[in-house]
Amino acid sequence: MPVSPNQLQFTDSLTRTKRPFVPLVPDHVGIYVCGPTVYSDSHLGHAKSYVGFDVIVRWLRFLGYSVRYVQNITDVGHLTDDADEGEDKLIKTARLNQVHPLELAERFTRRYFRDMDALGVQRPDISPRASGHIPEQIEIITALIERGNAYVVNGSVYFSVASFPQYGRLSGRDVEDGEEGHRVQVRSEKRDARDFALWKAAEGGHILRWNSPWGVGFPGWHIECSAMSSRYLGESFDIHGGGLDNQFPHHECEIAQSQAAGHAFARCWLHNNLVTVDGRKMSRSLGNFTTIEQALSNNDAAAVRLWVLSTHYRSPADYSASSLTAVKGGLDRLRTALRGATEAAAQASVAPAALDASFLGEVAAAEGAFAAAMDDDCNTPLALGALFDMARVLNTATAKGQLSRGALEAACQRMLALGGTVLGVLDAAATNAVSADAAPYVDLLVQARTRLKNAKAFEHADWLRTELAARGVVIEDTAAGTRWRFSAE
RNA sequence: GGCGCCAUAGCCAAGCGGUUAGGCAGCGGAUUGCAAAUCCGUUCAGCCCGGUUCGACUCCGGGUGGCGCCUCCA
Repeated sequence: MPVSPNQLQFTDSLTRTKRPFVPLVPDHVGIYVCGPTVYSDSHLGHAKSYVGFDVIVRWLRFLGYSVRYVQNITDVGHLTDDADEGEDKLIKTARLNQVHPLELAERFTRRYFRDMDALGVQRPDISPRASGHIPEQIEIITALIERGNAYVVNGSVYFSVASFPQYGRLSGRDVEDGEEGHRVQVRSEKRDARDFALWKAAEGGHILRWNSPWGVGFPGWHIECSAMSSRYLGESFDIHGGGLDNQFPHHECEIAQSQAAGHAFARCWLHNNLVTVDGRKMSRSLGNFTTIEQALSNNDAAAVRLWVLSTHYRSPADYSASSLTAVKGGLDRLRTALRGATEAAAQASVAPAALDASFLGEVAAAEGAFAAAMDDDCNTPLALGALFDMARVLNTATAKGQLSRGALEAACQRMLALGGTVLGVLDAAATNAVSADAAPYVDLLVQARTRLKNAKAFEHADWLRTELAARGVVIEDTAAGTRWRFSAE
């Protein structure tokens, strides 16, 4: 049962406007997001992109939509430099590692999912591989040739940009006639410098190759997304997402191919902004990246998610160790509030209390603010503000201790729904994963400290507390006794 | 060179033509054996120059600075 489906708005890159989201089929959403080219490890840039779309999908589902989320895996056709002249990225890397290209692809596909799982990114419903959809790609290319939008040269097929006047609309560039005074014209078999490859004839030693009506070869990079999106979502579907750096040429080419082939294609385009380091784009080619594996080796996954969601998906996020540290304090705050209220609920009376109504009213207000923020182009930074408001409401209520169990439990459930189900930064345990192994030993040390404290041996008790703090264990003496927790990592 | 985006307090980051964003950090108070956590209070804003307006951080114009795309990249 949708909460407020009519309020949901997205900023559509194609029209450059924010407008209400209206799905093609009521209560159903088809979304396609450009996935990774699997030739190396994923980094924080991928984390921002896929956590961002993860939360968009989670929000759609939270609103009650039935979502089909398709995200491709690119394992063929992605060339190293010029879109039509370079070497296939996978083949190149595989050659250097002396493995089969698809062996390399399989390895990094698994690592990609491993990293995304660790980040709490819910898997797409369908993860189609480009190499597994060659017939679908050939089908579209054939149609484009028949319609006069593509031509064959020496066993390769190129899309004729001149045949598609709308080319350039998405990326907002005027490509009427070649004003490429600066670009050095590479010797090419293309009729027009703007044309791009749909199919490339395979050279002698090319490992990834398939038969086609035009000879042995392999598909171009862009065509996979046109083929696989229509296969699983239909010729027209609701949302197409991807990184801002794919807006041109990749998405521009997708539109040209699909629409020239007669497909209505994506109704709304969402573009995720980039992660920067010292103001510069984080990328594989610049080498200034932190892999997700590295980031998670010394940071809580929830902290990385919270870091991502602290910036709007359309804004760039500058990465630094200190920016991540600052987020951890906030994560601790959210966890403390949820944990405190959960504990308070367990001890509260079952009978309704006088303050319940106003308390639940404040919770509902925060929840409403959260929903309004998410409905407004998935504004997670603003939504987080509402979640922090809710944390304060819970903290205040917990301190007063004059609420019924039912009211407190309801509030905890709401906070878990928003912070957990939607954002994926909170869970019922409200702590981090490493606690399970160390817990018995920390318990013992905390009990030892309590005995010292009871014996008024404060110097020794404080020493123990300090030493535990240095190891990430925070001790809190409360009226109900001493408790402890791990600070966010 | 072309196209586009952004400039908010010590740091990060939102909304909004007039009403506290929020988080982290700092300061004061309550609380505590001392802390921690929490609550209350509080310091610190809107790159520069014009314009519109009763009123602009918010709209418009012009600067300046930064970034992205125009090869590959989420």
